[in-house]
Amino acid sequence: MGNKLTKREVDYSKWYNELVVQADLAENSAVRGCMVIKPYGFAIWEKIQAELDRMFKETGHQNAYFPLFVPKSLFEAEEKNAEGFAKECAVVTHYRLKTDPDDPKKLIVDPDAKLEEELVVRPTSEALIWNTYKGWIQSYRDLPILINQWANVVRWEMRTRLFLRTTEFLWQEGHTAHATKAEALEETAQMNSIYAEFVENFMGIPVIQGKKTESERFAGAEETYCIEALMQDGKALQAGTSHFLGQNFAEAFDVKFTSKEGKLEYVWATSWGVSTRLMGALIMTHSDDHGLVLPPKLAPNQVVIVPIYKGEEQLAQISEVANKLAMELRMNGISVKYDDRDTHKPGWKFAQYELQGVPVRLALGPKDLEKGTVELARRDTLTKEFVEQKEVVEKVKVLMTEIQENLYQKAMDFRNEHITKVDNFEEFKEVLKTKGGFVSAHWDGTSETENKIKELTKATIRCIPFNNEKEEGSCVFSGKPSLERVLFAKAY
RNA sequence: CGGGGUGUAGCGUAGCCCGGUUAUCGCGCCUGCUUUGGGAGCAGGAGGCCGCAGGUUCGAAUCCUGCCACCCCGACCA
Repeated sequence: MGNKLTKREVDYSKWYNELVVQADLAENSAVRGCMVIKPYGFAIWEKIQAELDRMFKETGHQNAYFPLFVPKSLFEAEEKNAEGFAKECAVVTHYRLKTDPDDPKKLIVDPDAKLEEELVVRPTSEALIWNTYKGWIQSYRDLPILINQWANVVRWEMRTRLFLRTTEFLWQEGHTAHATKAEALEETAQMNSIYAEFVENFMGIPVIQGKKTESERFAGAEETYCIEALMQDGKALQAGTSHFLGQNFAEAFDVKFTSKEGKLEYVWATSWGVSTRLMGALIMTHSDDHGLVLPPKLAPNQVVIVPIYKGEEQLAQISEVANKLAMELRMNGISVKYDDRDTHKPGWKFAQYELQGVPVRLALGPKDLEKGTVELARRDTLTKEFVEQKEVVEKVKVLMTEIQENLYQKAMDFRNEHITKVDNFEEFKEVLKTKGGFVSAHWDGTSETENKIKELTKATIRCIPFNNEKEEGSCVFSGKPSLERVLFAKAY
């Protein structure tokens, strides 16, 4: 049961269960590939949401909500977008069931309840939102519109993968409308760098910012920016995207405004999103053979306290110290769980919280009561030490930062070791096969070459990095001249 | 949709080739006692339409036919 992620996934699959399970929706193949997010997994998603939401609002965005259903006529309005998603749409055709005349225990779709116009379950909301914006925009004074929505979307992929490509997934999608091209481009870049900042600082995952080539671009976009991360198995993962949509949607939905100069103009658009895929990135970046490893900023519980005791009397003594400690930590803004359940033994709890990736574990037993100490264990290094009780709070405060930075640094080192400059195609194939990771190579700028390389190696151009050095060279495949290197990788 | 594989308890499985008592084992679950500084030990217990339907047979988890589902590899993709 369940989809698997990677070669390392034999290991990962053991602890998916902490976060998520493949939805068990019984005998209908149609629901394959949905996931149930368990409370612990959802708590992590909520952390992601809260921080991103804060960043969006700081940059002037507001939340709103738009419908799940997109009438087909709206969906098809922007041709490229419609074409790009057409093959993966769930479609509602009926609105009623009735009792099966042949079997009163069964229900059948009532043929009399066929919808006059089919409804597409949104794979993304540009169409519906731009149809709505049409009514909101008349003048340059109505611009910009800076809206985000937290929602679910459905994409009927042929093959699903837990976290990375589920049929239904949660995400946020920002949809902005601007009076000028420059402003829209600036918004596109801003949101991409907000994603980068969030993923790096909060999730501890280093990313490369860049733009997509034409063939990897979002359907309906003129330019797609992205953040690309590298997983421990050497495959790349697109962790977020930000699109400059030009005037494509404004034209498709006839959204015009009167400018300061009194001219009627089409509105400029952007859209941007990140999804529950980020949780996949989190697992595949930091996890080790003991389970998840969560960066402190993302951990639902930053500290767990485990009492070690014999009998209720001793538990009471330990709890007194533990509760006081927990309170002090909480007053310092650290989230603490005190697990005094007597249904599980300490060893079990140690293993369990390692599986869940709790950054710091404190154990308190009779020895500690005598000596005034606490046993402190770090999840990232799996090291243990005894700390004076009166120094624990300070120590933990420091560790929160230290662990956060350590995880980022480890991932960064790994990532940097796996960017390989390559100048001929033999080496290109060899690196992909044996080492994996990003291959930095010259490319002649054509889709033909890109496609051929994909056919031959399964590697795609992940992005053209923003901070690229200009460097003259010749295409690794065609030998034609090139002005800069691009990043290739096998990707999820 | 093409190629390969698998369906036996909540999970993981043995048995199937070569049909024959009450379907194997481990994890997990429940009860009791002993335990508790790294996933406890002992004793007892609960839990199965052997994927579904049909067939062959005195007898089917096992053989035959059909169907269904899932997994892996490809095409598609955040």
